[in-house]
Amino acid sequence: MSRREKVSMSVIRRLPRYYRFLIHLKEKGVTRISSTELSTKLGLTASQIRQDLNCFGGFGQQGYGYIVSQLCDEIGNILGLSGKYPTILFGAGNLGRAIGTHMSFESEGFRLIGIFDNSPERIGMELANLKVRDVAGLEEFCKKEKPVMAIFCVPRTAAGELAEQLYNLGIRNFWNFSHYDLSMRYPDAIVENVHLNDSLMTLCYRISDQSAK
Amino acid sequence: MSRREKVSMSVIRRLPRYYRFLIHLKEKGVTRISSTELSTKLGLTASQIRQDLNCFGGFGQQGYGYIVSQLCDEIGNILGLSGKYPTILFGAGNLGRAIGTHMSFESEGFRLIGIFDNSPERIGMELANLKVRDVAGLEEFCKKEKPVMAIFCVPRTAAGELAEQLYNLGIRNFWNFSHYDLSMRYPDAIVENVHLNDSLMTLCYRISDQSAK
DNA sequence: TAGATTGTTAATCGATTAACAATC
DNA sequence: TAGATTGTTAATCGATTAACAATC
Repeated sequence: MSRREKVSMSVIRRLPRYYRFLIHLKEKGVTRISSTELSTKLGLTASQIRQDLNCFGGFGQQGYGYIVSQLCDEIGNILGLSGKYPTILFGAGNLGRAIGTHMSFESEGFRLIGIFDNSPERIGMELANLKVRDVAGLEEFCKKEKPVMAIFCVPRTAAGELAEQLYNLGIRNFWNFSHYDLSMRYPDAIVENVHLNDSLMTLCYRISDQSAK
Repeated sequence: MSRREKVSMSVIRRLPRYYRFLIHLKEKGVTRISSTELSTKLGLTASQIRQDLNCFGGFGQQGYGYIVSQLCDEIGNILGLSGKYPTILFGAGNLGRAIGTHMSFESEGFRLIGIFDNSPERIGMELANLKVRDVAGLEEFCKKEKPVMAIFCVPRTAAGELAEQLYNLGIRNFWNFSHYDLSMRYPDAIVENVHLNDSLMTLCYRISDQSAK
């Protein structure tokens, strides 16, 4: 993958969608696709798709289109899905358990190597082929295993202290389900927020707004 | 709340963030705040905050700023959080259980009235003060209880058939955790997608991109 | 009144769409 | 070659930021 200008988040957020759809096409045995076909299937413009892809290189052939399997691999590489970044998860409550088990970490560029909680009834629990550990042993664990990404499935109140500890241990990448504002506090960290409550409120707005018509 | 022009999604997606922060301020006993203060706390520009709020009305006072509790209430109303829309959840797997229990539906404009699954070992399970029902009884349930929103915590493969059934039963609002593309199939539906895998891939890209420097 | 801060208009910036020359 | 479709430049559209008059 060649050196590139900074690509905008709007583009980056569309890449997984392209990737998923191309996997789907590959499974169906489709070998070739044009930007126009892609655009109607995904509800975008052909122009946008070509612009997006050309942020990373010219993957198509004029007059022919794109080779599905090739484009799929290219996007997989761009996304860095072969990274297998060692990752630790915090919080073995309902959400933590869902994230720990539900996600197939092996296929998304991450590898779950540890789960932590601070509640006695959760420590020792089996989850996603791992034993839930006591947060007390975090520092030792990190020095040994060198995780690079942390998932926050803890309440907001617990997140602040935890974040500081992890930041001091050198972790800079976070998948954050808590409402603690990591990126405000640590501007050099890479933070991907999933705020389920916000998502739900947004939906609530749209429903209310619709029915007000 | 007065009649308004169509507000862009960019604005709408910031509203929950404002709302959460104002709740926080209210709890701390702060009574008054200016757009400038808000902007530094939230990492936005003061201009943007004023523009956003003025999509819905002039909630401030020149020379003074905004009254925290009043603005908080206004945004709560705009979001429609008092709606209490009756909602049904599909899928009592890990994610479904997390969503069903973890979210405090009562406070976000929705009210969970039913949980459905099709697997015998889940049907009858207790979850979020509800018994998991057999999908077979869905039609009857809907005709009686008139849910308006459906949450999809089912695999992609199950989503298509389910969506069609629900659409035919008149449901037009979806909180979709599956990778089935609801909005492509039903353009008049209001769909809020939460694609956890996409979120994770986006994070993967950013980490790879960062370390490539 | 003087100072502060909003509401709102104008300027800028960035993202999307359109157009078309290059080329397979 | 003729037809198709890309890669890329130019035009448009929308969102963010800046500026400032209104006014508390």
